[in-house]
Amino acid sequence: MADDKALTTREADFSAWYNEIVQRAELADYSPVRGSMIIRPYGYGIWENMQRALDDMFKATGHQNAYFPLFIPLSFITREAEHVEGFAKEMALVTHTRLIKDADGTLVPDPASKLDEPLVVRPTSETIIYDAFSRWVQSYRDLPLLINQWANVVRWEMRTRMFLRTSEFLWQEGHTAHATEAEAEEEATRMLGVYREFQDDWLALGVITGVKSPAEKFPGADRTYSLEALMQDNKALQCGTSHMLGQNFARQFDLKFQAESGQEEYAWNTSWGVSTRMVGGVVMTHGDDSGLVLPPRVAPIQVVIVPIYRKDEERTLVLEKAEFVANALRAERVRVHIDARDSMKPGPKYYEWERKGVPMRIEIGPRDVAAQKVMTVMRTEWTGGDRKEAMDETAAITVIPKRLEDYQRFLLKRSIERREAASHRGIDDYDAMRTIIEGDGGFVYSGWCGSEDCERKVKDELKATIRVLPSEEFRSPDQPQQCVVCGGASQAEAVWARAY
RNA sequence: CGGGACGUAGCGCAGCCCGGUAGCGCACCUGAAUGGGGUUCAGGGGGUCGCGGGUUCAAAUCCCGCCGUCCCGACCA
Repeated sequence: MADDKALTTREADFSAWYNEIVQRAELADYSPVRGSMIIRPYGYGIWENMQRALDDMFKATGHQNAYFPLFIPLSFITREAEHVEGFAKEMALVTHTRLIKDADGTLVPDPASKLDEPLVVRPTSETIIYDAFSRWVQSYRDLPLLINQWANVVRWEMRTRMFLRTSEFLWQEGHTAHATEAEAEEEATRMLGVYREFQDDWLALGVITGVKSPAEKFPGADRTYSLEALMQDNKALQCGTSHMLGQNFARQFDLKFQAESGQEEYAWNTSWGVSTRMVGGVVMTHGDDSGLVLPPRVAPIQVVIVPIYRKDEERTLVLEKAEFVANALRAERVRVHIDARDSMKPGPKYYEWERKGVPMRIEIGPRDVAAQKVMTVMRTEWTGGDRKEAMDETAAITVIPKRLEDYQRFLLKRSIERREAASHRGIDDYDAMRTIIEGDGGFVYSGWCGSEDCERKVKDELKATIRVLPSEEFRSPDQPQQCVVCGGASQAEAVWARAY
C-alpha cells in the first residue's frame, strides 16, 4: 500500500486533505463510473455502526423496516408537481431491457425492447411508498403507519465528492402516515429529535436544528426540518432532514382513510432521512492533520493493541498478554484489534492506526508484561487526561470503557466549541455579513424579512444560503429586528453559511 | 455544458522540447538482521506509456482526432 508519510494539511488545502483521508484511511475508493464510489470495509464498518444505532432508535419509536422497489414508474414521479420539478434535473432512467448487436457488432440497446414507460431509479421513495400506503390504509385504525427503509438512491450529480455528494448513496428513509396534521407534525419533529440525539451522542457532531426556508425545503413538502453541522473549514453540512409533507402526496396517491367521524379524509405524511454523507461529516468535523479521528461509538475499532518485541520469546509473551487484555476488554463490549503483523515495526503501525482514527492505542512490550502494566495512548490530545498513560493492566479493563465514553463526550464538546467560535450572532449589516462569509466563513445569524428575493441575492452574490431558521434552543438572546439584506422588518432569525 | 490542468508500474513522479525500444521514490515478493514513533542490507516481480490514426527505418517523445480524470463556474442529501 502506497503510503507517502504526511497528509496535506487542513490549512494548506482542506479539500485535498479530505480526499486524502478518505483514500488513505481506506474509507472508500473511486469506481469506474464517475460519481459513484466504492465504500471499503473500514468505511462501511462506520456506516454499519451508524445503522445499528439509528435502527434501534427507529424501532424504539415504533417504526418497522420494509423494502420498496428501486424502480419507480416515471408517471409516479410526475404526479406531484413540485416533486418532479425538484428532481427532474438529476434523474437516472431505465428505458430498455435488452442489448442487441448493431451492424458493426457493437452492443446497443435493442429498440424493440424499449419500455412503454421509462422507469426512474429512485431519487427518493415518497411516490412509490405512498402509492402502497394507499392500498394498506382504509380506516383511522390503520394509522399511524410508521415505516422505514434502508436503501440506496440515485441523484445524478454534476460535481461529486466522496460521501458528501455522489450520484448513488446509501441512506434510510422513514415514511409515515397519520390521521391528523398535529400527529404528523409531532412525528416530523420527533424524528428531528432522534437525529439530533444520534448526532450528538454517536457522531459527536454539534449540530444546530431548525426549519428550512421555502426555497430550500424538500420538493413536495410543506416544511423541512434540518440538522446543520459546521465543518472545520467553516462550511455548513446538512446532516439530515425531516419533512412535514402535509397532504400533498396523499392527495396525489389517493391515500385516504375513513375517520372516526365516518368522514373520508386524506392522510398526513412525514418523511425523514440521513445518509452516508454523515461519514463525510465525521471526517471533516473531527479529523486532524494526522488523519481521521473517530468517535468511539461508531469506530469499527475502538482500541488497537500494538505488541512490542524483539525476540521470538518476547513475541510469544507479549502476544499472550495482548490476547488476554483484548479478551477482557471484549467482555466489556469494547471493539479491540491486535495488530500482530510481524513485517512492520511499531512506529509505522502507530501512524497507520492514527490515520485510521482509532480512538485509543495500547502498547504492550516486555517491560510492561513484567510490570503488569499497559501503555495507553489516546488518538488526540484531550481534556480528560494525559494523552499517554501507563495503566495497571487489571485497572485498565475497567478504566478503558469509561475513558472511551469520556473521549466521546470530549469530541462533542470540542465540536460545539468550534461551531460557536465560528458563529456570528446579531449581524444586521449586509457588508458585515459579506466580510464574514467571504473571509473565514461560519454561521451568520441575522434577521430575515422572509422574502425569496433577499435570499436569492445572498446566494448569487455571496454563495451562501439560509441553512435554517433556527429552533428555539439555538436562537440568539437578542432577536434581530431587521432583515440583513433589505433592512425590512425581520420575520425570523436566519442562519446563513456557505454549504457543501 | 463553459474556463484551466493532467493522463507513463498499486501510489507519487521523471523521461517528451532535441525520436533509438522505459526509469526513479514509495508500496509489493524472498532472505537476513532490526523492533518502546515512519529501520537496514541483499536479491526479485510488476508497465497495451489513456485510446485510435498519421509521419518515420524507428514514436512515451512529433502531428491529427477521440476518451477519461481532476480543479474552477451553473444544480444538489
